[in-house]
Amino acid sequence: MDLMARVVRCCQEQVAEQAARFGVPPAQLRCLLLFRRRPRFRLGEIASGLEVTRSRATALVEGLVRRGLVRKQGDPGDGRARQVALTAGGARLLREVEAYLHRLHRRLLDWLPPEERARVLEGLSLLEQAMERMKQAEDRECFGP
Amino acid sequence: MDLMARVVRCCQEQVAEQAARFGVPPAQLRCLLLFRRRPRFRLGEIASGLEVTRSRATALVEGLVRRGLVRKQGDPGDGRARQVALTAGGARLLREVEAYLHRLHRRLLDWLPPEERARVLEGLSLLEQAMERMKQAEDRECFGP
DNA sequence: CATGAAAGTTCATACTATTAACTAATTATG
DNA sequence: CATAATTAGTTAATAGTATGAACTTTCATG
Repeated sequence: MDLMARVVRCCQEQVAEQAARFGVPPAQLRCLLLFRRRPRFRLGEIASGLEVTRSRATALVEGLVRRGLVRKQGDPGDGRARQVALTAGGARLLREVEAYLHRLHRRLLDWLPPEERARVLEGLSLLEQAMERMKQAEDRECFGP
Repeated sequence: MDLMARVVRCCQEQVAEQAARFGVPPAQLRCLLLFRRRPRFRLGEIASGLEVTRSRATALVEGLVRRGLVRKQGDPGDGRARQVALTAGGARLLREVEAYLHRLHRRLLDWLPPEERARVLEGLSLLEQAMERMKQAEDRECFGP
């Protein structure tokens, strides 16, 4: 499926361009985008949200802390846990990134034939579902009874 | 475009699974797949084919050499250049990988509704073209007159 | 209360990719 | 033809990405 590989590559290039534009490495940017949902997460929630290890999440958050985009605090309900909260600077950058992504999305749609836009999105959705289902089937094969 | 990100992530997971299955790191596997076209390349051709630097191609080829999948030779026509050729073991593994990818592709299609298969592929193709055209338009913006 | 599990951190490791500097070979130029 | 410029590949340094193991502290459970 070389077509898929090419689409993936385009996306990766886009991500790299964003990282350069905002001066935040790709994975840290992805981490920052988690805060679209909420301004505060536990470190472990970040790890699950990004589907990486807690060890990796620690490093990513550290990177954001160093850039002043988030800060770390204790968790009142659990002495082991850390809360990670957006700073004002982080919230500002996040808004910028969101606006940029929104514009990018619109621009991409503009490059598609108008009659085909819904079709393409639908096709992508079907593809994602197919892939997820295939993955689940494989997981079941490996660990089935 | 969270849908796109999810599709990309599925692909990346699939690539990681393949790497584990064949015991070759993802980038080296990608390099090996270049040899589908020809059994022999110059190192610089590998770099362009993969769209990485010559320095990176050197390391990737070194990895394949260490696994006995390719070997390096001089180039009769140019004293600076190196030829990289598939070994018998490399050819064997390549055939395995190809067969596996072929099966994977078929399986993915099986998970799509039959009436939608052509549509999904067409949509992907349109998307790729849109992305490439958008990228070229941006490149022109940066370096235009 | 003792024991097992969980949260986050640190360190080591492997992979991915780039740049800069370098040497040797080839090509371009006057 | 001699010299300058360019090219091919290599090496080392660097930054980013992710995992696993070991560890300490805190929480959950019987």
